[in-house]
Amino acid sequence: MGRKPNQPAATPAALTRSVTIKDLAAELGLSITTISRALNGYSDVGEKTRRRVVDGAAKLGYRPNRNAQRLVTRRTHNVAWVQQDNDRKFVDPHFVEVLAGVLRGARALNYDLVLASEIPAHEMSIYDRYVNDNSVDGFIVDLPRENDKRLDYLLSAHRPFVVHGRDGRSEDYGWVDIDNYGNFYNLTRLMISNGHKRIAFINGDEAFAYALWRHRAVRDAIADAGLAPSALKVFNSLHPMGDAGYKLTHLALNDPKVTALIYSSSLMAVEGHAAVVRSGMDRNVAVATMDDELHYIDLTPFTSQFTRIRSSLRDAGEAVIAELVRQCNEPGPGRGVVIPSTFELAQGIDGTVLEHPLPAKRRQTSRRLQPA
Amino acid sequence: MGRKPNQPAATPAALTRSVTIKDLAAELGLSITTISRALNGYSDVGEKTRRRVVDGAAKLGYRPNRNAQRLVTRRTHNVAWVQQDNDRKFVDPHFVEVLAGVLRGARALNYDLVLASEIPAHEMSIYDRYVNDNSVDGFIVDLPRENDKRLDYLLSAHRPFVVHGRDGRSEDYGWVDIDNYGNFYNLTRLMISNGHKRIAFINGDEAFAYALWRHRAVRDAIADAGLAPSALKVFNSLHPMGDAGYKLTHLALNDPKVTALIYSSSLMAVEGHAAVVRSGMDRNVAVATMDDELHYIDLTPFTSQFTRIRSSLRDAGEAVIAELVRQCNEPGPGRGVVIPSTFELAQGIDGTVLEHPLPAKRRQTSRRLQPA
DNA sequence: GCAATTTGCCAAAACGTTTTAGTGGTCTAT
DNA sequence: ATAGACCACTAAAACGTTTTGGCAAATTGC
Repeated sequence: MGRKPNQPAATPAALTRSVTIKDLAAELGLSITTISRALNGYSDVGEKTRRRVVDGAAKLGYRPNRNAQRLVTRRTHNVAWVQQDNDRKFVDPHFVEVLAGVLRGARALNYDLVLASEIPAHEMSIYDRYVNDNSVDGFIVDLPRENDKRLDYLLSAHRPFVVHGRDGRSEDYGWVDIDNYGNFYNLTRLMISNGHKRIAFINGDEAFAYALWRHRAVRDAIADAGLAPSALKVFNSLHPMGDAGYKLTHLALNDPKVTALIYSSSLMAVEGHAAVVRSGMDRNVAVATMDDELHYIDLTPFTSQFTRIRSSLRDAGEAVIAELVRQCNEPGPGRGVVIPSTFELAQGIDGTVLEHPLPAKRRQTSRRLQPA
Repeated sequence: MGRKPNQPAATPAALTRSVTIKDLAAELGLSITTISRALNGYSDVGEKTRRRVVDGAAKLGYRPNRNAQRLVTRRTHNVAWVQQDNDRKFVDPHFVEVLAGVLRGARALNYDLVLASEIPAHEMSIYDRYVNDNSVDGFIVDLPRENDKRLDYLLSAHRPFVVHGRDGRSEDYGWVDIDNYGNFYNLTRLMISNGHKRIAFINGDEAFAYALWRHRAVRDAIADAGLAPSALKVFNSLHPMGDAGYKLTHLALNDPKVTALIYSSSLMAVEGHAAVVRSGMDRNVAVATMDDELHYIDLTPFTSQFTRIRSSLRDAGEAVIAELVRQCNEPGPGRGVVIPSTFELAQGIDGTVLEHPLPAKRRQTSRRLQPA
């Protein structure tokens, strides 16, 4: 009868055994097959029998054991999201916003989210574990870099996944993203057509693809307008919070020719506002920013002063889980989803000077975003 | 052979069948029993056989199917954490901080976190689901109210759970908390003994137990020092962020007799600092605050100006998951864990005037926290 | 009225593990 | 020598579902 294991291990939890499909079958005088099929909506169960089963299940409090279901169906209805465990990562309000959207969507779709963290050095091993131990059906990947090894791995493992954001590859895969390039290109063009000749762009960490594409967009818009490269000053904040917004704005305004500020995040824009104010009333600086609709910060005091590219990160989170679940249910490659964004103009800004209408709602493929 | 179900349902995912224990047994010419026991560290497997099994498993890439394991062992190695899905909740940096700790601890203990959200109206139904469908072993509960219905339910369901914070009940249950009452009592006493005669307490939402106990502590310290109840002005912020810190501080300073400010959160203390500064140099106000070691905000510019009760929310998160896993493995009631906190004094503050030494590290039961 | 079809139900296999209850063989002590 | 203990291994049952492949009765078509 087997000696004890060396490690402490598996003390069975003292759970009151719950009611099984067998109990319900016995209670109703039906086979477990019929119970199962009645509950799963098969058409070969009579209507009154189905009602009896449903009522009986409610009465006895029968709930299918999900682990038995998962074992036989090979589908867990779980998806994994792995965060890097470095001190800074978790404090990012953008992450929390996407998370809220993912959870809301997962609830509606009857999926559960397995959230995990791993230190960068072991990051891939946790993907390896989830891929091989059958505990999740798919993956959410956040903040991709330009050629992200997580995507390499998941593509080669043939597992469903959706990236929030995009990396540069041209293969088909699941992603949800705003049109970073198009939006920042148009925004910059707008600034230029409003007469600005020197623009400071306060961007995020360009190790991440989103920041890289935004930089390219701003740069291209400047070039396409016939301005010299020196018309653009780029500043990067490696951390989404802290005093970078203030400091970089202060730095940017050291150049007296700078008349327009573009921010990659409303957090930095708001912090930077203090620096703009403090720089004195002699400066009339135009401010534009990405507005991710962070619940974290109240942007209403600034809405008339900031021109904004507006897009909801919660919506993005919901779209991420929706596409992931779609992939789990339909064979075939992942799809890209562009989250619409709107332009909200600061008072006194005229958006009509653009040659083309502003891209209020616009869909386009990842291919169209490649710079020429 | 069964008609199709009415709902779309279960398209089987096209997964490459993974290697099972049977495959490994066949490869090595051993029984599956031996494989299982070798891998699980039982002592009735010969040493060279065990090595053969371990090597073979590595070579074939064998990973036990977790759902099969969960089915037979009745333990999932999953714990659930349900957040309320109201717009404000997710943006709270305190939550994210605890989350980071929980995830770090879970990783070390080989558990996974299932994170879910639910709108308040349906909040209990999701607990009901997790309790009855065998998808988790236990629960994390955050931000308890005074008589929290979630605890009622989980106690009656006899499921392991750990609360971050405490509610008022006297039964044994798992919780992790700082000594809110003791810390705020001592802090207030310190302020009083440093000569302050009118104190403003800028607290959180007293619908939550932590804020309630802090209020009681401050109030009791005032009374025990022989001051009139009017010596205390309490302000409550219902939201952890936004401009409440500034506004309430401004309000508090309307009373010219107020010379000391106590904050329940460093977020509000930092925001409030602007109001203190703006109120003019004529006011010499002492500031004390809870310091949860939020990575979200950099408190170093203020460390010499704020007296702080310092305690790490990440440590608390790690303790939560540790206690929860302990409960899953050992039968018996949950335990309470007090997270130590330290006092860090602002420059010029003398802590020695207290009758008793400051409670740098101190353990006490929930009973001792009841007010007399 | 009879064959063909449809309807409504079911027994058994399967999913991939762990656990139970052994079984032979090799030591050790007498 | 021999009984008992121990060692190293295993066949079969169990966990709770879904799915497969039927089958008998009821309905339909002619």
